[in-house]
Amino acid sequence: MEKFESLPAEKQNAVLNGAMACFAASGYKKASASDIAGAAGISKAMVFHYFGTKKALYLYLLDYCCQMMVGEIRERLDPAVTDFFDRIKQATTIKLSVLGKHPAMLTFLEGTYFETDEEVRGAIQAHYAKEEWEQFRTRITLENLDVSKFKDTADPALVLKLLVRYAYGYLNMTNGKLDLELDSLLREFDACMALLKTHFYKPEYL
Amino acid sequence: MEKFESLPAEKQNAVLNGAMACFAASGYKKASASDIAGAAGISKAMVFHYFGTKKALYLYLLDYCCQMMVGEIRERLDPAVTDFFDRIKQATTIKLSVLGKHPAMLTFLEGTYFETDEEVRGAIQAHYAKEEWEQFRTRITLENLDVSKFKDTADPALVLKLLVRYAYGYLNMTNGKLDLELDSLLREFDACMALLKTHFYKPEYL
DNA sequence: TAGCTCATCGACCGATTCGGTCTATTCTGT
DNA sequence: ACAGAATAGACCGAATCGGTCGATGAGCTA
Repeated sequence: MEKFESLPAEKQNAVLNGAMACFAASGYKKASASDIAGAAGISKAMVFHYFGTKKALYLYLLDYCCQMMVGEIRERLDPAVTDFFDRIKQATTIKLSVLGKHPAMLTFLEGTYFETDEEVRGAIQAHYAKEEWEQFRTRITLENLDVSKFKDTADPALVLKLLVRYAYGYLNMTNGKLDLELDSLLREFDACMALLKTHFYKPEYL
Repeated sequence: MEKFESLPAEKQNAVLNGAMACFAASGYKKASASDIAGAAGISKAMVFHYFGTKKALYLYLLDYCCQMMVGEIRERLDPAVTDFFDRIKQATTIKLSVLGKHPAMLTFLEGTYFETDEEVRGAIQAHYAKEEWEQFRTRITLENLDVSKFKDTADPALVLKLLVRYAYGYLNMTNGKLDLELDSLLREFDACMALLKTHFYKPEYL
């Protein structure tokens, strides 16, 4: 892999993004080396020159994405924040900024969870078994949130469902066109959180 | 196609759903006849016995899905309903009930919009060019909604974005596991709409 | 300039899978 | 018992698969 990692960063990014997009769209087996090469803007031979095998590329991607996600969350998600909306906003901001550099990363990672091809399934499971991921999960988990600020008429559990699904739709509906609208998207999200806070929190907490 | 349509309804459904799932997951080119046969629980030869070619199957599916969606919307969506939440609720209820019979239909239809394979792209575009779809679009369009009931602090345009994205997440997060939870899902949606109405509408409209 | 290294790509390899066919067998109605 | 349809598995040539290799050429050292 040293071959690949000594490439200019820009080219590395193109390869990573192309490969992620292909694997995300088609899964491990159906994403062919030619597809990936085409999407990455290089020749098929280079794919194997850099990574040796398709499996090695896939697992390299998996590791890269996990490291990036864990790193971002570790340094940017503050577990001291117990406010409902601020927590969701933090998590979503992180994801969105990651998507800025790697538009297909979340889709790719989601795909690894459900990948069934036996050539990589074992390695994927082994990868996710690391204890690192336990920390990750508990960090981003939406438990122990401060629920006392809600009006009596607003069931926090229901609001949580609403928020989680809004965030999902927010991230996935815009997956293709987030190139330059990233700022306006973030502003929309902020406005939405503010709107909900205003109407769901007791007046004394505003 | 008479061969296929004279099958018992249950078997027809299995074939339709298997094929939709494959095309939705992999796109036209990468969804192979063997995949489809496997997902549908029949042999590959039967796929061609029923439909002749893969292209014919794809276009048959497209037509089937469009007809079903248009039919459902025509008979169940009431354009006289101008209330914001009721309108979204109607549209989502329809989609959800369709997903009950054909879990992959929405994903498949979404895929047809973005299909690029030249073997089917032309026929897809021709299909969507029918004027029928103009009616469809205007029916489900979220214009001319009654916006006067909102509190001054709740921007209807923003609430609309929130709702559309919640609905998207709601439909897509649950795509896999809607077998038996359909009722509880619908109840969650109702509760969510009620929650938003309660807090966003002026008191005199509750 | 000569010579060396190595990134890069188009052509190529055997193996697999493709869309689609054909044949042999089982079912069904009579 | 028999005709005709339903069905599956073997099969077809062609395409594509993951992966390799040889030729090319750009960049370096001397």
